[in-house]
Amino acid sequence: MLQIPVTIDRSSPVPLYHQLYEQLSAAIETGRLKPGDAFENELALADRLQLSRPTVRRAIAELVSRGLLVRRRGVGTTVASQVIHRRDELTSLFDDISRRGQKPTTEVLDFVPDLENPVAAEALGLPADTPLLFIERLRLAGDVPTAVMQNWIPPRFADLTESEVAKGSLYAALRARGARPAVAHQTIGARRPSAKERRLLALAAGDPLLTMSRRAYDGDGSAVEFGDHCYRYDQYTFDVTVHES
Amino acid sequence: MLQIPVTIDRSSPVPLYHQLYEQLSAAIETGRLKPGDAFENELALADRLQLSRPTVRRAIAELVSRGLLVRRRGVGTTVASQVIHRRDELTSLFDDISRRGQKPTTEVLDFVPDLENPVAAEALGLPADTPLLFIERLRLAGDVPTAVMQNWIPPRFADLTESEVAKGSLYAALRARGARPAVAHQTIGARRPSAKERRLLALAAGDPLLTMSRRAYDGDGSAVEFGDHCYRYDQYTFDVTVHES
DNA sequence: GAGAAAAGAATGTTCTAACAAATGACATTC
DNA sequence: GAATGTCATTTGTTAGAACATTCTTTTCTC
Repeated sequence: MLQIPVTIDRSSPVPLYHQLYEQLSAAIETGRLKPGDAFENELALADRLQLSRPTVRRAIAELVSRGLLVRRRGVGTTVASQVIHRRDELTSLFDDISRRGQKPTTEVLDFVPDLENPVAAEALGLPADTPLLFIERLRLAGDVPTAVMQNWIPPRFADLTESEVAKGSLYAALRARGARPAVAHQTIGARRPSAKERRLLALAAGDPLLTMSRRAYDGDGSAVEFGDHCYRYDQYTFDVTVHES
Repeated sequence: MLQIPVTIDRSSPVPLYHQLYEQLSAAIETGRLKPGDAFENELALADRLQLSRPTVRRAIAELVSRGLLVRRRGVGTTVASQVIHRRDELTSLFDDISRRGQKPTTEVLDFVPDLENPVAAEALGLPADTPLLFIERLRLAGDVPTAVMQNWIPPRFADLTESEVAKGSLYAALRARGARPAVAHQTIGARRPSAKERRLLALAAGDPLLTMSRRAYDGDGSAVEFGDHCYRYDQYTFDVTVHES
């Protein structure tokens, strides 16, 4: 039974259970604790760190809900298999390309303030005649065209500039304006490309298109963005991790 | 301030916090409580139902984590915007078709016990030479061919029968054998169909294919299934809800 | 020796009890 | 009238305790 060293700072404004969670989480993700290892039990941990059982329990519960630990009543707690770890995140194509070590470039094809689009407005939970900021961009990874992205942005971000959008991630710009995207509903599908899309993405005849439409919202439910994206099928796939329970 | 009627059965084996969660959850999802409505506060709820505050708190915490409620310190708890609700679930195509009100039919194209497939075995975390059960099926929604599904199943489910697989959901059969799929990693993409796929799915020339490969695992990390599925692009899309935080 | 019963260990549920921190409303002061 | 301060309300954090449930291990009995 490996005892992970943990230091608790009671004068910190960070809740004790969160301090504990972070240090245990790090111990697992750095491999200090390996999948299958038995985990120190609640009582022992509470006693060793001079914390109450509910506090320790809460930290462990967080680790379990994140998929890092598995609890079995009567048996004990063990570090979950590697394949369980990992979780969905709200990422953008910009981040995805960067992470692959390629250099993302953006070409702004269209930038229209105050465009009405009933479908997009409704998806964002706004009145159908709300004027939205419309952006259409072509994304390249290095020299390879990867995606055509159309986005509709609600009025509260209307001060976005074209150069800002050309420079980097749309989400970075929205976050800089106080948006805190918390939930996104994505619909992923495939279809035949239009002539324009075929040209922009340099598709051969018969090549399919991978599509994703996304509605993103803040924690309080206010709309952040509606997007309609098309990807080259040989340049992009979606990884989704689904949890039961 | 609307008081939701709740009945708590203390003799039930169902935990009190879960009884409470279910009834409150139902009140929100049936629209009895509407988005933006103020929610009865913890103390009042605890007092009214003769429950302790931690118990009430746990039920509310569950509702918050499911996105049905929003809590703000010093202010109170309110019912979250509609768009936040819903969460990822581990579903199968069989369930999806049923839910749309269509009748799913299955045609077993291939059923091979003890087939070696290093790629599938490795994805399942098994030795490359592990003999796997291979199943290939054509799924129809009513009369319309919808998907071609290839699945590789680990040896512990080797007693699956062809008729069982033909009858219903593969997941139902696996669950009946004690599998409790908890996590699945899915990769969604698009590609051009092969000649065989074009024929099976009655695709026109140039029609694209929506693809999904999935690795599913039990709560303890043991492999449940590796699948490689192809869908008619006009019959199916993937809905994914992504959460930040 | 095999099976049943008991003991032990671990997590699961529930309660009572304080105190802390954030917020909004109201009152006070300048 | 505007800024400031106070207070009640509400959620957030932490503690300590008791008992229930489940699974493993050991012991006892036949």
